[in-house]
Amino acid sequence: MDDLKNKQSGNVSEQVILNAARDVFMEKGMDGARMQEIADKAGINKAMLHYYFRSKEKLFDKVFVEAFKEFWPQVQDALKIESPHEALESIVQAYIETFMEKPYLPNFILGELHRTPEKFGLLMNEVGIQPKVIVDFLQQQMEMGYLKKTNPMEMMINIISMCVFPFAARPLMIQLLMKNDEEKWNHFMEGRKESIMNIIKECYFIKQ
Amino acid sequence: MDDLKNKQSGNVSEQVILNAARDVFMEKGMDGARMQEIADKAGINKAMLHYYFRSKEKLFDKVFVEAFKEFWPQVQDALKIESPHEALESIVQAYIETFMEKPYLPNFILGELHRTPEKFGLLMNEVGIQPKVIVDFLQQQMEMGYLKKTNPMEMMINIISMCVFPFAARPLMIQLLMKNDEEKWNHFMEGRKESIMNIIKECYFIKQ
DNA sequence: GTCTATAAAAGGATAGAC
DNA sequence: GTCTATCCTTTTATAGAC
Repeated sequence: MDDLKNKQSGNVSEQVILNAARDVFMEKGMDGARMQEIADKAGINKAMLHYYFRSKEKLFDKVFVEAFKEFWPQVQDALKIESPHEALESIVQAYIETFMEKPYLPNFILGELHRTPEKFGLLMNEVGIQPKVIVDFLQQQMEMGYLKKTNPMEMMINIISMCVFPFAARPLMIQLLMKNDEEKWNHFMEGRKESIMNIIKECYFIKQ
Repeated sequence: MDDLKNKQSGNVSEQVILNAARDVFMEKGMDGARMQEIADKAGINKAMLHYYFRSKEKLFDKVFVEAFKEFWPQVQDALKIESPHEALESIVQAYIETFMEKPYLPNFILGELHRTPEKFGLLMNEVGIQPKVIVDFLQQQMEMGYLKKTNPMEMMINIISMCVFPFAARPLMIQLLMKNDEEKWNHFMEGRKESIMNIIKECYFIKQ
C-alpha cells in the first residue's frame, strides 16, 4: 500500500520534472538552462532533480529523446500513404502543426545538433530516426513515375527547409516583418501549409 | 613614439582577440563559450580580454555586429541590380558562398536570435539591417510585371529557407546523408546555387 | 600593455535529517 | 520521497606587480 503510494507520487513528480525540464531546455538549450530554474518551474527542490535523474546531462537526454519520439512517428506514418500528393501533404502538415504547438523545438534541435553532433547521431539511432527513409520514398515515387525525376535529396531538403526554417527564424520574422503581432504570424504559417504544397506541385509533380 | 608603438600593438591584440572570440562564439554560442578558451586561442591571458573589452557580453556584441557588417552589404548590393534574375542569383550566391566559408554562422545567428530576441533587434537596427528591403524589392518586381504576382514575404522566406536551412542542419546531413564525407557536402551545396535558381524560375518567373 | 594571483559569484552535485 | 545545508568546481571579473 505504501509502496504503491510512493510509486504513484514518484511517477507524478518524474513527469512534472520532465515537463518543466522540457520547457526550460527547449527555450534555453543545454548550456543556457539552469537546474534551479527547472526545479522552480516544477515546484520542487533542486536536490530532487538529481534524485530522479542523477545529472543535468541525463535529464537533458531524456527530454531530447522524448521530443523526437513524439514527432518522428508522424513522418513515418505519412510515408505509408500511397498517394504521393497526400503523403507529402501529411509531412508538410506534420512539420508545421508540430512546430506551431512547439515553436522552440526547431531551434532546440538545431542548437544541440551543433553542440554535440556525435551524441546527436547516437540519440537519433536510439530512437530509430533515419532521414534517408524520406529520400528513399521520394526516389521510389520518381521511379514509379509519380514525381518528376530530380535529385531526391535536394527535393527533401527543399521541402523541409521551407517547413522548418521559418520557425528557426520566428523571433526575427515576428519582430521585423509582423510588427510583433503573433496572430499575424500564426495566420501566415497556417497559410504556408497550402502555399508550400503549391510549390511542390509546381516543381515536382508531373503535369498532364 | 612610445605612444605609437603601444597603439599599434594594442590594435593588433584587439584584432587577434576578436578573431579568436569570433571562432569560439560562432562554434559554441554565448552560453557555451568560455573566456579561457578565447584567451588560449588568442595566445594571451584572460585578464587581457577584460582589459580590452570589459566583459564577455561586450566582447560578444562586437563579434556579433561584425558578423553582420560583413554579410549584409552583399545583399544590399544585389538588390541594386536591375534584372530580377541576376539580383536573385546574386542573393542566392551571397548566402551560399558566405556560409560555405563560415558554416557556423547560420546556427550562431539563429541561436542568439532565440536567446535574446529584444537585443537581437536592437543590434540589427544598429547595423542598419532591414529584411523588409528584400520584400519591397520583390513586390516592386511583381508590380513591374517581372515576377508572378504572389505574396512577396512568402517568396522571400522560401528563398532564404532553401539557402540557409541546409547549413543549419549541416552536421545532420553530413552524418546521416553524406556518410561523413565533407567533400560530398561541399559539392552538394555548390550545386544548390543552380538548383535553387531553377525552382525560383519555375515558381516565380513569368514564362513566355 | 601584459602578467599572476585572487576575489566573487554561480551552478552542479551530494550528505544527511526527516 | 522530500527537504536544508553544504561542498566543490567552474567561470567571470578585478587588483596589483612589473
